[in-house]
Amino acid sequence: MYSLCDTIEKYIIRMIENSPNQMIVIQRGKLADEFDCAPSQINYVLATRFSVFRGFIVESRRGGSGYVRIKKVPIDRLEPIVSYLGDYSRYLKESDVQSLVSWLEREGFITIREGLLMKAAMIQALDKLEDLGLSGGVERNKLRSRILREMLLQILDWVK
Amino acid sequence: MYSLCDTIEKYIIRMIENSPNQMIVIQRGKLADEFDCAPSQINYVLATRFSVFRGFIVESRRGGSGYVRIKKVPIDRLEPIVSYLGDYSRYLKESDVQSLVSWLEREGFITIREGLLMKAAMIQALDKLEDLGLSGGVERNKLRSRILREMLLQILDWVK
DNA sequence: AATGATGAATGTCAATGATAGTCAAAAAGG
DNA sequence: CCTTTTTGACTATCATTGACATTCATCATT
Repeated sequence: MYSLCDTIEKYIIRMIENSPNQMIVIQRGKLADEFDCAPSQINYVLATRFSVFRGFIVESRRGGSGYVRIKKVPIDRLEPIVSYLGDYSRYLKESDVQSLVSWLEREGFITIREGLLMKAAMIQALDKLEDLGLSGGVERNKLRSRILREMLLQILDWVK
Repeated sequence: MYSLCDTIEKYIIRMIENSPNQMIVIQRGKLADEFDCAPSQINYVLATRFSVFRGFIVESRRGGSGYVRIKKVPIDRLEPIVSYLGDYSRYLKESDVQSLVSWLEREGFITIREGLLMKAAMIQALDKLEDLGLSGGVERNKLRSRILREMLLQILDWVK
């Protein structure tokens, strides 16, 4: 029932959990061979499951002795995300919100209830906005970004 | 005589009751095949019989290895507030938000932190929206109302 | 040394297939 | 009639692959 994508995700997560520093270094080609799939499949998994919105940082190097390093973002890295959102041109898709909120929950930044509230404001509430003059998806996604930023600021203030 | 709709509803409900966690995962296409009906029939059953108002949460994923997850959740008797706020023509000022959130806190429906999150989404985040094409105060207040409505829906879900 | 060729990795993107969602119209009940 | 059900055409999303581009280390040549 699981897709290849899901399987690779679980595999990587387990590796990270078993690592001493919540960080692993892999080779894209090798991993693709293990799962007998296209190398770009690995990129897809990384892009969709290990984005910064899900609490991971991915660095890589091409060429000979190339590698991919996947690091779980430590708990004190909330500020970079806030400053990232500080750029008013940023925008977030629904899936970004889902990912980030899940991460915040996992990391203990917010409770399940708070996560539900956040998703209510950023997903359900922005479902049908055509009649308010906010037809474009881009504007909606920007609005989402601003709501998130303000909410994150509240969480940051609380932690301090 | 039972309609197909009813039959599928009973089938799903029985599956949920027999599940350990009041939660099942199905594939829309497979289920439609079992009952030899159009796949969208499943959506109809879910929409009419398994809405949040009936105490169910439905999540899904499209694409390869897609699924539909149906979860039964406890529901509450405070629903009148939802219909009161469900009026889309209603709009709320900042001060309305302030007093309502304070009331929710006093009544123990939400925590201080949750109140901060709500105000962040409905006050701070809606401060400067001119560049998104939402200059009018009326539109802003309507947007505020929708965000509040969705957040209240969440609160109602967890108030037992 | 500096240069350049070569091979070995990773990145990007668009096409394809597999799901699920939406919506309006037809069909069926009451 | 009016409401509910049922269907199908169309849309949206997710997964997977492969062709092609890009980057980097190394080594031979000068």
